[in-house]
Amino acid sequence: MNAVNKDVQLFKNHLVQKRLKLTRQRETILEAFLKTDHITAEELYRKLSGRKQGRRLALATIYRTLNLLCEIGIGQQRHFDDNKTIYDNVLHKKHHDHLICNKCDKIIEFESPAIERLQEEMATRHGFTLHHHRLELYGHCIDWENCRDRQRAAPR
Amino acid sequence: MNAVNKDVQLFKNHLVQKRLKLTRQRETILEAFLKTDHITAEELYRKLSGRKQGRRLALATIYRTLNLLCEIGIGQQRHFDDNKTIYDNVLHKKHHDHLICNKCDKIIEFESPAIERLQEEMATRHGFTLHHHRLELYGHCIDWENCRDRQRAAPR
DNA sequence: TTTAGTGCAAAGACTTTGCATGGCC
DNA sequence: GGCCATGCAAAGTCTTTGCACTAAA
Repeated sequence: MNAVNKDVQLFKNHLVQKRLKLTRQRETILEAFLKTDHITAEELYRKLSGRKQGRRLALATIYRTLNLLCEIGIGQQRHFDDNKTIYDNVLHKKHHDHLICNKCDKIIEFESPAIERLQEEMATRHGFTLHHHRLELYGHCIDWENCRDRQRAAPR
Repeated sequence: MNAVNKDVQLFKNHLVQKRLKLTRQRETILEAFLKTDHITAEELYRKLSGRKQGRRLALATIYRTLNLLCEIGIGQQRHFDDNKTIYDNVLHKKHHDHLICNKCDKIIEFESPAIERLQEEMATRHGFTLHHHRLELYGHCIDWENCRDRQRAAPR
């Protein structure tokens, strides 16, 4: 909770700096976003539309806010095997890669300095200076049969 | 050329097996596809629409044929940072990963058994059985300033 | 002749944009 | 009060699909 409040503060500071406004919608979206590791606009929309409190939130606003978060650096777009854009919460997180279960849609984040080192080496060998990379491992997890709902799993 | 003819033969065999027909359009598309490492439906469409010989080719046909090639295993879909689907020619190629230049859009293919080994290790550690993976390294290449056109580079 | 493929246009999925209205500062 | 953000709907992309017509086998 404390960490989240700090993040909210960070967001507010960014807004002030850029002369943007802190609206009820932005607060709602930010708060929900900070609770996940990664989410799609659609998922966030469904999650926030079902709530009793407060009025409706337009999908367009979700997209706009999510894109704002990306500009600010709190979020980051990703595209896994399908064409949907996944917004990744990268605040206070080190770079990480993903393990994706094809059976239950669970997504696990991991990091491997050893792999990163080899990547740098590979880039250098081809005369490249690296900015970023994406590594996604697809397979199935050992207990996917227990994930009956086949929903994207909750954050670890 | 010889290699390409062999690939065309492979394609024809697949069609016969599946009781599909070899049409002028499919031949045209296959031929063009085999000449590249990776291409989008749109790019292929532009390339084949400009040709004098033969009649027009519908974009839908390109998509259908490209998807057919993927079913057969000659092609493979990928999504890089944007939302466009890139069709990768994987015929007779080992698995490979990509180095992508953000400046000139050049794409270099590489492979690294060392990285793959570490990936397997990572998956095992998280209780996953791996099916496939995607690794993309983004950066800029040493000579991007000479790539004035900023086109996707020709195959190596 | 039969069955599959093509072209075209329409529909679909996902995302962005224009505009009038509403709400922060 | 001024200006930005929102909601809504329309427009935009990229891709797939339905259908009548064409062409392989």
